[in-house]
Parts: sequence; structure tokens; C-alpha cells
Amino acid sequence: MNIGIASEKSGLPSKTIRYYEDIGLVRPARTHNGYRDYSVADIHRLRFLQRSRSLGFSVDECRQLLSLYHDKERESADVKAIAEAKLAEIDRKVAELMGLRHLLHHLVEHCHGDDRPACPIIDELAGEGMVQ
Amino acid sequence: MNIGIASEKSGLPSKTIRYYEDIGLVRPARTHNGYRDYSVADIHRLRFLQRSRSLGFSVDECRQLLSLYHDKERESADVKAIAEAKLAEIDRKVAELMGLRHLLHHLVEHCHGDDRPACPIIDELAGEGMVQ
DNA sequence: GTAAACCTTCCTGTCGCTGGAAGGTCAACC
DNA sequence: GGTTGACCTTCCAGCGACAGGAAGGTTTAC
Repeated sequence: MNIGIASEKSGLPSKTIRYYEDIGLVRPARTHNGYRDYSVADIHRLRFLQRSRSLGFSVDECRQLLSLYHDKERESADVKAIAEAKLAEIDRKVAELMGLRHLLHHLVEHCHGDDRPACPIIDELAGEGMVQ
Repeated sequence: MNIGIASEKSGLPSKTIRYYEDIGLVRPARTHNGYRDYSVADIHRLRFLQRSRSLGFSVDECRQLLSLYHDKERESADVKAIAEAKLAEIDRKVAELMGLRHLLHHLVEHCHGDDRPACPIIDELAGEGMVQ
């Protein structure tokens, strides 16, 4: 399978697939003309990568997950630990964004939004506001 | 004021302050020996940048906000529009993270987390799961 | 006098790709 | 056989927003 087909089947752009090869995540065969030749197993790896990346795992975490995936003796405890760490990270990010959201929302609510120069958002950013 | 003091007062690392100068966000004077010399107004700009960056505005958005901040004739409508766009973006991010959180949580819940090789997280990533 | 703490510029690396240039290969059509 | 167009290759550069470090100058304190 050429890279274009692999791209279609995996949902990853060709550029990304080549990049994944550069960093050693996938090693396709080559045909006589030098074209990359993807096997069904390669496509599985690529789909696995596409899914885990879209779930928010870093490329390095994906590397670990892939090796666990291919390790017949893998312990699901390892996988669970990685997933749980990621879950905690997501919670942290959401909390941070929500805090940010509340502050911004408050500022927007108190901004009259017309052509008067006074603006509580700018005042807050300048450190003259009453918020926090 | 030397850059170290500016760093303390603004809450930004010296490296970041120099970077902001590189990209034209702040233009401190120089002393006879070539050291950067920050005025009180410069510190205000830096604090403004620190606050708006930590509120999730991109450097380019900060640049806009700064110019609005310095524009006496600014219209708060402009500021409000930027803040509202950012708010919508935050909402999108939170929604995405929550979706991700639910899926991951579900997977973690169904992973027994011991040394048995079967692991629903891996199965899901491999495309063999029942989830979605 | 000298050591520590500061400052300078410049270059490289981070992460995860993405875009583009320059060129080789293949399949189809006239 | 020629040509077009779609594919493929490698390599190099760039994104955002800095961070790390080298090599060297300056100031301050003792």
C-alpha cells in the first residue's frame, strides 16, 4: 500500500506518517522504486496512533502504549496508570480553563461594549481592576 | 531598572522579556553599558502582557490588546469582541476535553488494572473496543 | 584582587507537525 | 512515443512561545 492509501485508511496526513517514521513509530517496507509500502499491520499501528493522539496522549505516551499494545505479556496496570495520569491532567486543564472562563466572563459582562473609552477588561489587564 | 528587577516586578522570566523585545512588544531604553533599562511604563506593559498571556490570550492578541490599552480613543467594543472570541474558544476547548475525559474515564473504569493481558483501553485504541 | 552575581548576544532545541522546493515514477491518454 | 497529471521521494525551513546554554562583558561586595 502506498502512503496515500495508508493516509486514507489511518486518517493521518501523509506528512504526519512520514514524520512518525522519522521518529521511529512505524517502519514500512519499501518497494523496488523506493516508495513506502504499508502492510495491514502498519495500518493498525497508524490507526492506533491516530486514536491515541486524538485522545490527547503525547507522542511519547503513544510510543509507550504502542509497545504495551505489541507486548503480549503486557500488564493492563501499566496501561491503566498512563490513562489515569492523563485523566488527572485533563482535570487540571479543565479546572484551569474554567477559572479563566469565569474571570473572562465576568469582565465581558461588565464591559459595556460601546465606543466609550472606559473598559473594565483593559483596566483589569492593566492591574487597575477590582477583580481579584 | 535592570532586567532582573523588571522580571521580579512583572512576574515574567528575563528570557521571556528579551523575547518580547525581539518581537517588538516592549522597547526598553539602554544604559551606557548596554544593559536594558526599564521604566515604570515598561513594567506596566510587561505586567499587562503577563496578565493577558496568563488569561490565555495569544501573543498576537496581546499585541492588539496592548495597542487598545494605549489608544486613548479605543472603543471597548473592540476589546469586548476579542474577549468574547476567547471565551468561545475556551468553551470549545473545555467541551473537547470533557468529551475526552468521559471516554478515558469509561476506559479506565473497565480496565481491571492487574496483570491479565486483556485491556479494554488497548483494545479501544486498536479499534476493537465496544466504545463508540 | 577576586569571586559571585548580574548582564549581553547568539545559537540551538523544544513539540508535533506542516509547507514547499526539486526531482523521480507511474498510469492514462492522444 | 510524448505528455500530462497524480503520485511518490528527500531535504530544508518554519510555526508558537519560549528555554537552555555558551562565551564573554560589567558591577558589586568583600
